[in-house]
Amino acid sequence: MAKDKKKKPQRPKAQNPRGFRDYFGAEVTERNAMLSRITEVYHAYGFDPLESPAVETVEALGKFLPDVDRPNEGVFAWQDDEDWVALRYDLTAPLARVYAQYRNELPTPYRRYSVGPVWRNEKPGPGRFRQFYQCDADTVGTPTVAADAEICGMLSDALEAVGIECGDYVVRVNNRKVLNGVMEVAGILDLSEPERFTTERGIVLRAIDKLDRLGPDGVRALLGKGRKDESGDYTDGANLSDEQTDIIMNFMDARRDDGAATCVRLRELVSASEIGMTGVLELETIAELSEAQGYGSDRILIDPSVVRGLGYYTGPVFEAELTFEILDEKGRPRQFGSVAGGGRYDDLVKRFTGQEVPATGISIGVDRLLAALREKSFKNNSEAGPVLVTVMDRDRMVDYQTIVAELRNAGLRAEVYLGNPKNFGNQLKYADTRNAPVAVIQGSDERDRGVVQIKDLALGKALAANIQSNEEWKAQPAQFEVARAELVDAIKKMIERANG
RNA sequence: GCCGACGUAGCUCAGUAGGUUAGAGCACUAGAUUGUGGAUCUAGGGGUCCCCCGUUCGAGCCGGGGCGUCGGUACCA
Repeated sequence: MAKDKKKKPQRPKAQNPRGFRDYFGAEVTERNAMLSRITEVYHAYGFDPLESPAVETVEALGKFLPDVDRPNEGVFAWQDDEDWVALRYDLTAPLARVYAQYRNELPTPYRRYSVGPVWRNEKPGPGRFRQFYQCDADTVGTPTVAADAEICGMLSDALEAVGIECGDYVVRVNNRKVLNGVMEVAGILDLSEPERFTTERGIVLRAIDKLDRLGPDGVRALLGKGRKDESGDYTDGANLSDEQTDIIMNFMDARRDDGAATCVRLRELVSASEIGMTGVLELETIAELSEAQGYGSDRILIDPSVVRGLGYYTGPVFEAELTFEILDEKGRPRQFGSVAGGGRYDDLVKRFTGQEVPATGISIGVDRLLAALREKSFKNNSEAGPVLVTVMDRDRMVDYQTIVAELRNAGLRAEVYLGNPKNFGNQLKYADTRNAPVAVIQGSDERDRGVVQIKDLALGKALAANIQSNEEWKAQPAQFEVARAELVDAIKKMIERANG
């Protein structure tokens, strides 16, 4: 083909790198509003804000050492002189570093919250990005279960503070020690040989975590021989015997009507295991404390089927789940599922100091929670636009800029039209696309008479709902005239009325 | 990682037994109409038809390979 007819410049593709996305207008303001409500709750519980850099040394992040072959596995890492550094992949590892570094100056227990983006160098999936927000609160330096119970209560408060009502969510609590007890009873945990059966335990953990998605039969398959999914992919199972599988399945099914009854059932299941009994005791304490603070089982629920997939938890684990259903675009019911998770991890700081530092905390999945809120509030993501000051005479920009400055000084969001003012209609079209509530118009005629025209665009739009023909539309100006001096007050009133 | 669908303008998509200069709607820009918003008219800009190799006189279309997007599944500090 004769492609050489005209030499064309190679244009850069206007596209973000895979796994990263852009956030516009309301997406950003809504998220900010949500985060500030959550952090207010954290703050009220006595937690201090902490802002640490987005970049940490790879050494401090742990686990992923600068392997020459694949230094970027999991994280975005690069070499800074001799040292390897990386973007943080969560907010917990930086906390461990900060606590170890400043342990002499920080109070113990140290309670802090942290909000910000984190990065993971992984293949992005549906709804999963390589940059996303986390909103964490952790208590470092105390082993008391009261700290865990407090985190659960605080999570409950935070969810209600952002507008999720009691009954539309539940904080489910379990304890890894109970699970370990069950595995001990099932014969896949031997405390004298902790390394044995690590693979099996990992599979069991992840299998239980998938209960809601795969159902009991799917989990049973994963505990036994393994499972083949619809796409033909095969997942290895833990190869447990039927008896062992039953023990695990009984455990997942141990939930009763209230925390006390569930704990009674758990005692039966793990009575042969010391660590299991310790775990049950902790669960009972959490249930008791929660109850005493007014969080009934409609808010905080002991649920043995919660395990969290991750391996580093050592005690209580929590998960907040939204329970209301949403119909997707095809009318099928869909659940939002987990929006926050956390638990106790007692070994993170040890890497730095050599001392055991128990810690417990929670991480809220900001983007998921935001999506849920948006669905629930009927996607009102049409943010109010600015007041638009139109340009009738292009050599009177000074006048228009004066008006806009007055509006801004009065606390109103406002802008002057900066496009080509030649076609006045285009200015109002622009106001429409900006979702502007009001347009201000002043031509030479109005200027001479010391007045301005105020056009109520929101009202006009509302009136237009019943309008069929273009003539009728034109006949409803939804517009009035005020003295120039009263401009700001008039608009202020209009906007207040519209909001109110 | 594995399975599947898809890849043509900024967006949504047409297209053809392989055949000149690849189209539409929306969006954008500019002019008709010298001061009034949703569907007035006209014109214009904008494309390596995902990339490479092959078949062919000729490939957006056919074949092979690759990359990417989306969905499912696995993994996830």
